[in-house]
Amino acid sequence: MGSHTASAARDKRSRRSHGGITLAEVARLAGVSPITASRALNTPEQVSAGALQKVRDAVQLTGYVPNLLAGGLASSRSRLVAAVVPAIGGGTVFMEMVQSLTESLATSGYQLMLGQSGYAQSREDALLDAIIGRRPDGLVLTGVMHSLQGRRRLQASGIPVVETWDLTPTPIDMLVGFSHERVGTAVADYLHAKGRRRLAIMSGDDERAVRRTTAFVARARSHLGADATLPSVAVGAPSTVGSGRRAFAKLLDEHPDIDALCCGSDVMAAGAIIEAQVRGMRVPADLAVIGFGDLGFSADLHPALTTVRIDGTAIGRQAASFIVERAAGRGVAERVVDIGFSIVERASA
Amino acid sequence: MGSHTASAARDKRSRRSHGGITLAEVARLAGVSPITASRALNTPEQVSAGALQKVRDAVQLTGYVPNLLAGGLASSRSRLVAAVVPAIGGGTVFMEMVQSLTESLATSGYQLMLGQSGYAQSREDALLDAIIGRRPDGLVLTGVMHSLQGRRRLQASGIPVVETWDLTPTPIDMLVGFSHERVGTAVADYLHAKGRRRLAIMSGDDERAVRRTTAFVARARSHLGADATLPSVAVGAPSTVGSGRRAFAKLLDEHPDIDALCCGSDVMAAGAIIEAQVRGMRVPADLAVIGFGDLGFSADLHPALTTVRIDGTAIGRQAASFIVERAAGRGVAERVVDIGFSIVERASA
DNA sequence: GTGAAAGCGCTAACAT
DNA sequence: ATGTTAGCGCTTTCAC
Repeated sequence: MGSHTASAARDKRSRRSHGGITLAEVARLAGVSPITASRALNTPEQVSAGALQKVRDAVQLTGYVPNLLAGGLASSRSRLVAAVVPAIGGGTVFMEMVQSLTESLATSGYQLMLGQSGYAQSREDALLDAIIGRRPDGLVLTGVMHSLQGRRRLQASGIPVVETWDLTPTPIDMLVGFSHERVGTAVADYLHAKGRRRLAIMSGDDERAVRRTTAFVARARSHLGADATLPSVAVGAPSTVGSGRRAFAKLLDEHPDIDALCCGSDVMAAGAIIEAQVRGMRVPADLAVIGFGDLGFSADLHPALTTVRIDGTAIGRQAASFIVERAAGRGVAERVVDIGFSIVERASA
Repeated sequence: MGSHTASAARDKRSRRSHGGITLAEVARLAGVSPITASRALNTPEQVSAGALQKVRDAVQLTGYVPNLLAGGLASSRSRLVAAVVPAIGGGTVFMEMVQSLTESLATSGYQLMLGQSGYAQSREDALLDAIIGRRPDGLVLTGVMHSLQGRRRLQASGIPVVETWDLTPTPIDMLVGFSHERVGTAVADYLHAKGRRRLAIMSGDDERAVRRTTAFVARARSHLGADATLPSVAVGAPSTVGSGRRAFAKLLDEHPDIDALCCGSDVMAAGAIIEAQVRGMRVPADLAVIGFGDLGFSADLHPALTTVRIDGTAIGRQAASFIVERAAGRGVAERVVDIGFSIVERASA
């Protein structure tokens, strides 16, 4: 009698149906059951050659495109991965990672959904709802999630999470990043080794940039003495060529004698180089400039920009791999990867 | 007896359930029916204050996040909008639009799903499948869809489509863009009005850039005579500072006497300015340079870059508005918007 | 290799 | 204002 009820329901042409082609129709055309059609599309090796061909013909004929909402609901695998970045604008260091992530995921049949957190942590709750609500098969965060509330919600959701661009002893789940402290230290050492002694810093005001700066200052003081002057300017995110120019102008007005400048991003460094040229300073003769990010234009500036390179492509690839492996049910051997960094020596420093 | 079957099925704790909190559980906790809980979340004005409070308490208590896959399947409104861009990398003119689109959509409760087409039209079919399969409530394309196959599939899908960054007499659905021909013409006029007579062009090789270039050349010839020399270089996408430098170097080696350069993007223009400075040319005294896009850095170059400004923010806002209005069932008054462009006069030309 | 039945979690459609 | 019922289109489960 259950089947009686069900078939009766199926008989009266539903008024909720929106006229799209469904798997059931493809199956009917192919002369097989819906489940066989489903298998022909998802696991063709489980289906006989004859059935396979008939289903494929029917798909071709109808232009059928599977409804992934329905598929995701039934299988609880949405084939969607979410990524959260501070901003989508040009000239941010994260874009290389996003590009790589998109490509790696597409290869495995996943689609990327991009969310903007904004540099201020406002609206984070709404963004998390929008993400969790779609039941993505993975979530990639730029930076680590600090709010306890956010961490709890993500953990409760059961979504595989990859935090990136940082290291932390307490990741939510998986992690691929590098040490910002070590970057600051390495840059201070680099400039010192080049004989620079009157260092200045301009940097973003986000938490990771601050940690690089702090480490830079600490190391510089250990080289130059605890009472060394280390002028610094913090620039609100997002950093731009313009904010770099202005910050450097201000720095120079107050401290005209500096001989090296450590910048929080290549974009700001480009601004500083422009401002220096306008003022008739020679880079690197009068002023060494070092950036962060190794963006696409950095090698083509004049002088070519010495900078800290982060392999965003590798971060994206690794994050994608973590998520795909997890989805496949395979355990991920190492859940934390330190991707490292390198100082790319060019003309500017 | 139908209900008998249904309740029997509901009784045996399903082994497919994945332990997440469902609306049914929230409703039970609140002591109301599932549909009332649903209304409390989606259309609170239809629910009594008492019920509303009880549902909200239950949501708070459980940390319930609605499953949007299920909701989308049931309502055929996915609250998802897809956008296709050639590339996600930094320094492309489209990012301003994407940012604006993301924000406008978020305000209306939609989430953006970003797809990369790549500059080559390969894999377009797979991308369309990935998009159509998720039944987005709208699709924003950068540029117009040319392939007949693609147009047909989109039309058959019934998804509201907004083509952008171009005008065409035959849009698939909705359109917000500007005339690339008029841009080319206007730039030729501008340089001519500034007294420049030995013009050169370097430009991307994508279809829209080619149309700008063609119009530029035609107008320049009408000013200078049909036999005027108009050296030009096409650069494969994506254009970068480096490709701009190299293209300009090549151009200059073959035609050292040019006095104005029209660039297909601000990024290439920045490269040309750098190369000019390296060679000791003065911009704009020896060479006028005009770009395209008015990217974030353009006003802060030295000299500040004269360029063609496209209001990407307006494009994104308009596209979002088109889609949201369509989803609300309201007819969109004007389905085609010419957003125009302007030449921003700065120091470089 | 193939299929019938029973959901996945939600909302539209009709009650009341 | 609230509830009942019947799906949305797919896949899992279990049986053959």
